[in-house]
Amino acid sequence: MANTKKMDYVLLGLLSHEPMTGYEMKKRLDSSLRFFWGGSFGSIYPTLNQLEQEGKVTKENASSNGREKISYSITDIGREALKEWLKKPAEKDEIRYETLLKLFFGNETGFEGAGEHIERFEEKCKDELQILRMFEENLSHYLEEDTHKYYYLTVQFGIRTYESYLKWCEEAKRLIEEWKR
Amino acid sequence: MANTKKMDYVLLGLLSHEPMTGYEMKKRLDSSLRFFWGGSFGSIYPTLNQLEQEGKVTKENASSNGREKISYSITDIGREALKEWLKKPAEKDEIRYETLLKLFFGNETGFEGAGEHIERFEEKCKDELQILRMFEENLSHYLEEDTHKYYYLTVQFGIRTYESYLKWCEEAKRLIEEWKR
DNA sequence: CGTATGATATATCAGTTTGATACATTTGTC
DNA sequence: GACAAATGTATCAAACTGATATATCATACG
Repeated sequence: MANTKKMDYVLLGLLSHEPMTGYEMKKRLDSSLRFFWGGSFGSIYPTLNQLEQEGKVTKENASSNGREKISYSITDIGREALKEWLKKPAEKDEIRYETLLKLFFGNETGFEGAGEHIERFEEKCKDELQILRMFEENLSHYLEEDTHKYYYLTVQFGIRTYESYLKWCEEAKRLIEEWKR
Repeated sequence: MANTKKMDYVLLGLLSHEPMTGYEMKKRLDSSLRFFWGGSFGSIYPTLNQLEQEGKVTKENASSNGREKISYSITDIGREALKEWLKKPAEKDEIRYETLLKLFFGNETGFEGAGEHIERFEEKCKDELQILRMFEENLSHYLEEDTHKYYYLTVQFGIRTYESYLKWCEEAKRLIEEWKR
């Protein structure tokens, strides 16, 4: 199988911004990248060790007192590998929405159940949208920096997307009410 | 770990509509469900065997002549399990867009590269939107049937989503042009 | 009539990722 | 001083993907 492993490039990408620990990478995945990509410790730490073996990152012991802490930095080899991957077309863009799955099979539980799923989804979207608008507000002050421009584009993507989800929720709820009668 | 396996319910859901083969299930995943869920043979066939062991589906030999063919049907136990799962709130809704990942790390390759990724994404979205509009058109003739109503809602979701993606593409391209200067 | 291509159909496997868990220390707060 | 929350690394079973293997049937083309 061709190299389909994505975690390599996610971590190299994060390290292309600045050196950091595995724990910090997880935090980035859970904040800045959360709207379009995820990742767990179970793949972060093993991948970092593999990247070091390949000479794409270097470790540096950054322990303070008793707490173990390892700071990773990207090497020239790592940056080259990242750039090559970035130049290639994206292979896969996919969504995996359990809400839609449950909606699709909604016939088993009826309009009532479907409506509840949509309302829960709506609440979640509102929350996410609020977070994204905060990101947008914060970012708008630092748009001179190039790195932030790319970040800004992805935030805009998220905002547009969630706004359209909310519109769909309205429409779907209206249709369901109509069908109930 | 709590039961996080989703394939069970995807297959039970498909069989709740009508009996079919594993191959047919794959086709449904690649057509009707493609916009919000996926699945591969590597998880379909083993899961079907497991579901049979659990008494949630029954096998029926439907071979014609030399070609092996197994038709699966959902049992009462299976339908009960499906209903219970459908009643529970959706656990996870996520997108995984390699395009956005490459865009986020765009600083390494610059505005030129970022623009190319967006344009490729735009083309893909236009294609998908066209397929979805075909689905919408076809479905609109059969909306009396309840099963189709739920399907229709997911198609509407897809259409709204891709339309907003295309709007974002326009905006992103405009911003990039502005930043280039 | 032969043959090439694509669709139908089941099955397995290595590689990738998740979600859970374990363990230990540091920081903040009441 | 005690307790909770955050920081930090690490591993593992279970789930899933993408590739591959194998075989038959339908069809179109010369």
